[in-house]
Amino acid sequence: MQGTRDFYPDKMRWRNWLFETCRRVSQLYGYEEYDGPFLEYLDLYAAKSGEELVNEQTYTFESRGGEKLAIRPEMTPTLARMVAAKQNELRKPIRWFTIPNVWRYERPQRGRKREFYQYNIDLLGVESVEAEAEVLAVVVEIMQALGLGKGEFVIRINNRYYLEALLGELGIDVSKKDAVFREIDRIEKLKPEVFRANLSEAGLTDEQVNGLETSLREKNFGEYPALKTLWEKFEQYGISDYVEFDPSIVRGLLYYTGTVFEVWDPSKKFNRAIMGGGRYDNLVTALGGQPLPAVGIAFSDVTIEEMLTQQGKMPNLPREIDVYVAFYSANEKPTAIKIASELRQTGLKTELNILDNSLDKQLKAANNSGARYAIIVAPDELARGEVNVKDLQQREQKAVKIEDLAKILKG
RNA sequence: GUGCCCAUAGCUCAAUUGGUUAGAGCACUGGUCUGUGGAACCAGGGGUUGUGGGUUCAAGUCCCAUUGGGCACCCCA
Repeated sequence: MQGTRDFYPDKMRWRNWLFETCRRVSQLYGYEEYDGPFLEYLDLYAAKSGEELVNEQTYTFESRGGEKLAIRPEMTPTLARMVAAKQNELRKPIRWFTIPNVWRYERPQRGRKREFYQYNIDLLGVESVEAEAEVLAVVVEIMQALGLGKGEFVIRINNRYYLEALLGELGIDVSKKDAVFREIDRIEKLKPEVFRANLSEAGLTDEQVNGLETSLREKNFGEYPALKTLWEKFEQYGISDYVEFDPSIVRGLLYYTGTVFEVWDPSKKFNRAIMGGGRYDNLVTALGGQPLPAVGIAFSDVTIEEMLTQQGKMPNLPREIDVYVAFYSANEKPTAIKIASELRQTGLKTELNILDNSLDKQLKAANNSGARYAIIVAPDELARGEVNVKDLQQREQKAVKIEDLAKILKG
């Protein structure tokens, strides 16, 4: 089906590697994994996600009972719903992460599918921007663990309140905010004259357009308190090299308040955000909870794969097992089965030859299995209570007592 | 949802521009090697050219539809 993928074992190894890396780093910071249902009531998204996301990109249908349901297009509303439902009994601050599959009805292209896996990390219950700093520190560490270092990704950060203040200083009326934000969000894609023309059309004076353009190009937040504090925290967390202030970052989701951020490939070979996130202090309230400030960020397996591919950083992850058990003839097979069972009991990943083919073929199969060692059960050695152990990398072989086998294989 | 580009063996690509039976490298299988794997040599399997129609004496090649992939919008991870 369009925009979906089959994960054959070769690809599944990569996905597992990615997920395990995300889990490991998240847990290092005390974050706990959660999950929710694949389906939600459509109403959950209707209020607060982006209009286009809900109306045009969400898979919706009616259940047999006539309820309007949606396949989750994102995870944050589910998270907010879950938190609101048990708000009083949850230990705070809430540090959670998840890696759900989500669906969006869009035209697929590079870095964009219809079904994808989305790592989400969220920190709820912290009002100060220290929350932003910690969440981004986790993100930086995940990127590093995936093989991306300094200069290979950049987190671009803005604050919507800062942007609103800027509009205020320029005397731009609040009623024009949405239209102006929209143009600001696209400034990098637009030619300067188009940007200016669009703003004029939105009702800005030439003076306001010039002032806005100058401020956006300056990339300097001055003394704006929330951003100043945030940068101090970046320093303390040691991630200053990975962040940059960019007043043109706005983002489309309606629920963001204050800080917003996106992760980009600095080489721009991949010309879309790899990750996106920000602060959403009102979402839990909107879903019936008590006020609870929150920060979160998400990325998908699809965009990360594209990023790693562009940077030549896709890892080589060959199939790996410990032992391949081969045998000389059908007479030795029962013994081979027994030996394989014993090896598995000791925790060694053991693949047993299950066909009745020649030793020649078996060793070839052993080589292709990814096994470090091959065990060869053969009559002469068996008579002495031994089997041959072949190191498939060193190409060396020696006979060892069967009872010593596991110990020797475990090094 | 709009516009455009692409589709040949498992993979990467050929096919004298509409003309015999669609080829090559790599990969795969078997053999040279009857108690031992990555080399070399030899041989072999594998395709209704994404799918379905149409034009033509003749279609991988031209036309239409459809499916999938990509690019630009839109949006976004």
